[in-house]
Amino acid sequence: MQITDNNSYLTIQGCSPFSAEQTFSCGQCFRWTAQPDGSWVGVVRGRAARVRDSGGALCISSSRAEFDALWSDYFDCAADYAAVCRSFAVDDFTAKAAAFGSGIRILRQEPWEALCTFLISQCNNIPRITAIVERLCTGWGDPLSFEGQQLHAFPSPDRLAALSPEALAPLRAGYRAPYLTAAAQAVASGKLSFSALRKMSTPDARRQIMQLPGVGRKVADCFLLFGLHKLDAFPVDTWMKKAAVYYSGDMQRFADSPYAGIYQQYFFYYVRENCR
DNA sequence: TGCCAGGCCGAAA
DNA sequence: TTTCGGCATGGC
Repeated sequence: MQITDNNSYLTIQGCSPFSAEQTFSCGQCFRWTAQPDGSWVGVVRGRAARVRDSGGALCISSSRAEFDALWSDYFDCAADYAAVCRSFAVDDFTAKAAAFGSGIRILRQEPWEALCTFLISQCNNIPRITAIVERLCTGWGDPLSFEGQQLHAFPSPDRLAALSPEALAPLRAGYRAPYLTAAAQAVASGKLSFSALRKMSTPDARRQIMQLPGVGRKVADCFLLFGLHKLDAFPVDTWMKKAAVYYSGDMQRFADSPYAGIYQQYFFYYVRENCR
């Protein structure tokens, strides 16, 4: 990984190919906003940044110290996604899917944020998920200033645990609001520990997180993959079933891979964009 | 107006 | 074990 610094704008070579558009809009996260100039602005762990891609390299408005402490981990810069992508392309369909989504990196998101966003995601669509998450952050997240605009951090479990589902009515999240409250109370009370889940095997962590109301297999696996970076979690959901319609190969082959989660994201993104 | 959106839950068969 | 209706909300 090679880093060049131009006036606190870092260019990261070596974790390529990186596509901001693919990484932020492939359905794994909901807090990056496309800007008119082609860059993306987002808030992670209470820190904001502007990101763009240039020739397959990741470019980010950050100090070197902040990059080392936060962004390098968040973008999973040490991992070789190009190799994973190559290993996925075993036939015509998977080759197309891999080529189409080759700029995706699986972000190391905050587990709490990932849990909430995928609780909200159930039986929902991406624009509306994004809008609900935005209202959640604007309503209860700590404000922060970035390039003259006011942004908001993701609200803490403690903050949400103190709210009733009725107080969350402005979210317009419908029946999902009580799920958020229950998850917040589980985390705030210490009954649910993300650090403990990290140490567990994927099946054990899945069983544990599915104890929460509103967390079924699909939400659980998205949480494991995007929140805990357990890459072998493989959400068997309607989108995967839809992908299976187009891909007649052996899905189990990919589900059993240590990179199953990355593979499912290639499937998901490709099918969503090309197989309507 | 009806259907669908990266589901989950509980009841019934 | 599988199937099915209900659950809020909003866009098309």
